[in-house]
Amino acid sequence: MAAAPPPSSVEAESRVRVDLTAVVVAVDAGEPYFLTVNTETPPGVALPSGPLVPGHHTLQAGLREWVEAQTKCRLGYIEQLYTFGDRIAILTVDRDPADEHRAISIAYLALVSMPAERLEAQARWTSWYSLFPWEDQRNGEPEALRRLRRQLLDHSQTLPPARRNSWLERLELTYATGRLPWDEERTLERYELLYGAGLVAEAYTDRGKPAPDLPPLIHGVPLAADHRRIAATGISRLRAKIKYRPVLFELMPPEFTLSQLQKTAEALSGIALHKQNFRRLVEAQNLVEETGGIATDTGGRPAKLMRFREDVLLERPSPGLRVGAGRRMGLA
Amino acid sequence: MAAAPPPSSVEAESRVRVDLTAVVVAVDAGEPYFLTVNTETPPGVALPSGPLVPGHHTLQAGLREWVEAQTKCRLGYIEQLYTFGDRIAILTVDRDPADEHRAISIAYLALVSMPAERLEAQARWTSWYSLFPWEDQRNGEPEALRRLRRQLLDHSQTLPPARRNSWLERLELTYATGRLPWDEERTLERYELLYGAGLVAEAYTDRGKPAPDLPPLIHGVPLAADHRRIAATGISRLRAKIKYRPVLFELMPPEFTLSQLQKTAEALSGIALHKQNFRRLVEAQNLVEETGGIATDTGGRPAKLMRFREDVLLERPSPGLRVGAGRRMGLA
DNA sequence: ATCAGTAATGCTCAAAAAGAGCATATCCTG
DNA sequence: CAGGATATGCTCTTTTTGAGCATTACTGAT
Repeated sequence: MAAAPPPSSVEAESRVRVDLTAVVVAVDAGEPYFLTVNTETPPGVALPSGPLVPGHHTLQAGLREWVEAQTKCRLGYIEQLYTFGDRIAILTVDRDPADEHRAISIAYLALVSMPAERLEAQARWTSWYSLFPWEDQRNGEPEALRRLRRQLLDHSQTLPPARRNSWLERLELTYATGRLPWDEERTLERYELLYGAGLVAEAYTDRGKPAPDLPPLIHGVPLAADHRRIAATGISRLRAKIKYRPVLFELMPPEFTLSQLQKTAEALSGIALHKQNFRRLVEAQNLVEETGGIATDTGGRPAKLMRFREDVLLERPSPGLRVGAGRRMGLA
Repeated sequence: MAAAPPPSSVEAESRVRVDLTAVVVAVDAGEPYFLTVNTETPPGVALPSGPLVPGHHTLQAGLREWVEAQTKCRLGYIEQLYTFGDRIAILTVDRDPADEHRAISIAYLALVSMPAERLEAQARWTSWYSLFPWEDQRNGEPEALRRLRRQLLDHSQTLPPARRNSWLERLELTYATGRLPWDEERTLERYELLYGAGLVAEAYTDRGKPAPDLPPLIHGVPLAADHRRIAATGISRLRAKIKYRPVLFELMPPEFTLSQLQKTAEALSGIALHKQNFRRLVEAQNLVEETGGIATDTGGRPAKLMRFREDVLLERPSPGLRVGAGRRMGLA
């Protein structure tokens, strides 16, 4: 490349530490979980992660190794999520402003079928909604959400009038405070609003400040560093993805009933689905076939057991449970 | 973190070089362009890029600096595209297998309004479709696509029967060789199929081999390293994004006619749109308003001049030209 | 001045998809 | 056998999409 060096940085090129971080998701009995590990210093909970080392042939391979080493969980489906190089995209500055050796972390989303093998002692499954109580709308609006809305509105009062309006608009957009409907995919944006308003502990601890008294539900379980942000990114991505790619099946056991499939979809999206329409959708997509067996432990009429159809490629056209993406519009 | 080191890599953590690469897109007169720079060693064309250095406060800031230094083009809208750490996600191994100091590159997509200032001498605007002739379907199927399909089918004959079937299925999915319709968003997958079939020069030059004789149109303009793959990633992302976010406006001048807007949408998506439906869509979204002026140089009836509505947040609900994404399905 | 050419605009219609419910079928429990 | 709890099948209405036909308003050429 023959180009002038960037004006502000005369130093020679530098090398940085690269961390690989995994958002591993599984669903069990209608509840979504993240795979987490317990850390010692400081004591806490974190997503599985580790530095990229030369021994790793690819980034994904490195990720798999770290996760397996730390949790004994073997990953199936993996996709890249985002590369974090500065702490907050919206409000703040650098992840490590003073440090010459900054670190960037490349986050991945992985899906596994729950009944996996036994985990490493230090590994745990942590419920999504213990970290994000306001994101579970399956039984209507959770109490946590109402409280959050109030506090976010309060916060807007502390803003200079110039910024207040755009902030309120963001609030309406993400938290459905106005006429706009709740959009379950905006998990990350909602988290960032909380962070910006100083309503989550990380907003303080990230900078070494002590966190003030915050409602416990909003605190959630504290995750190391910016791992809650990364987890939120994973939720947003996954909620969007199930609408147009059949990734749901990565989370299911080999055989399942349509109700179980629906429960899984609801667990991830955090909202309740219309049963009959859900079935119509699944059948129309032709993604599953009957195994012949039936499940009699349903409590009611027995359900047919289904399996994912072999010949359906994961990258198929509109497979998923296109719960929002439709056909091709405008474009003729 | 208190975890065992990954089994295969005993070495201490290592630091790697991080490159920032920009896919800068602009549209002029209904043609989409990438911003490129001419390189000296070796002589060729590349996307603007440079290493991350400590002086950069954030990754995006670093990217902006490099692009401005190399091209004098100031970036507006930016979003992260993908982080490449191994050359080919599907088929191959590492980007730099032997080198202890591997490099990863973080690619960004940026949108600018074309009539920008004068560019740096070494900077150019390179047409999308000179790099990807088969991606332009605005006037029906380009000749290049037919040839490509033939060659891809030929290639399938060289595969062992075991892999042939899944390969043919991928072919049908991405190149619409069967009943499935052309999906303009699969640009990256199409490129990867070409790469895997050795139909693109990079598949050889990446490994230091001389490229065999390939049809010139498929070769396209050779871009440095894996920049054509990165560019393809940018096209895929942008083609998907315009369907649900109003990013199109980042590419438009302050005032424009609906026809110009449509031409821009068509340029990016590479397919022709139904004019009346396109208007209906834009109006339904309430994204634009009349400026009062009219354009009389249309050749026919003069067109009203429009502008993007100020109060529409970029992250608005379903703004874009949801040319395929619809309402919220299944999920009740 | 009129006619022809070329777009921009306005509307209509039919097909497909999405949202909601009603009605039935089956199995389990008491 | 009645009651409870689901699984399944179908219907009906409202929207959204896909395609065209018809009209309007300028420019240029006869």
